[in-house]
Amino acid sequence: MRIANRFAIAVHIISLLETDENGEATSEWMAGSIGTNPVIVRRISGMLRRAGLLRTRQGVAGAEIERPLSEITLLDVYRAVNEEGELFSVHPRPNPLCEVGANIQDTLEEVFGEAQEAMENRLKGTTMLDVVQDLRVRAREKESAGV
Amino acid sequence: MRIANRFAIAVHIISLLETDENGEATSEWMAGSIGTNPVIVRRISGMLRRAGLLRTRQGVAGAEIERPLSEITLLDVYRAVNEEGELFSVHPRPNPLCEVGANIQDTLEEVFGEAQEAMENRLKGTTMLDVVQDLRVRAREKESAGV
DNA sequence: GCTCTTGTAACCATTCCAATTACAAGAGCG
DNA sequence: CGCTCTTGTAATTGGAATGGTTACAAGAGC
Repeated sequence: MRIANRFAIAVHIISLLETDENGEATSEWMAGSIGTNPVIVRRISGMLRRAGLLRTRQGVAGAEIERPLSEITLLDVYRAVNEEGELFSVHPRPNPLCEVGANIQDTLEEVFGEAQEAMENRLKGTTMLDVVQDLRVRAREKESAGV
Repeated sequence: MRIANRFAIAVHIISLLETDENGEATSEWMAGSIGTNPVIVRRISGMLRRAGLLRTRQGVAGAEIERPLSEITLLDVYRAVNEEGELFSVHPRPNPLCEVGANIQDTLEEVFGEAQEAMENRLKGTTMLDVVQDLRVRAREKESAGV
């Protein structure tokens, strides 16, 4: 089971908006860079807007990023496109008459919660500014490697 | 998107086998404690067997745990029931002619890999022995609370 | 041989997701 | 105003993963 493509696409969208200066980043154009459908871009942009990360206007191409990139962490983006809070799930109906079944949910929720927290803390440690800078470094490396 | 119930069920199965002494842990009985179907138990037991965590014999109830519980981490169990290695997925066809599209996969794979690693390291830090002991502590607490 | 059990295939229903079509509505320009 | 481009969103489709279930072959042991 995997985290949906939406997360990566959302990061891609914000990265594209950052380098867009003239409001030329239409959903169609972004879809071309991402390799998907314009409706997917608009749908995910809507999630980012509802999470307070973007401001969009119907009928107007492009979007404004609501916060400095250094204040948008990957965890913010992750949560914007994953309404489901729990990464792990525990079977819902263990038998309360069995010593294991009666306690397994509490035991697992604790350690599962900590594992999810570890993952989220790592995401929190990277901002969209880091991502955009890394993209530029990689682009420069390719260029100097002679392409 | 969530990690399948299988992971929690697998932990549950091993916990039940640990307290089973007389080979009475049939898949039917375990299914009763878990709140699922005997076939699910056998299917997940098979994954644990193929991962080298259990030894089962067709026709014989119960299973032997192949290693001391202190040497089975939750990461071992997690990997046994999740053949899919990558937690995060990146959209597969970004446009190589776009500076963002050309580099986003590498950028994301790096940070996504680290986030997954953080989660897995937390799972690695808990063994099945910890789980079983925690289950016993919780059972004792409930008992002394007067049930 | 009889019965219990496991291992596994096959099938179904549900859920989640990406892709797509369709269309209402806003923006801006002539 | 009318035309065109764009966004926002609903609806539908197809595919994949998952859990549940039935069915049955085969091993174990009395």
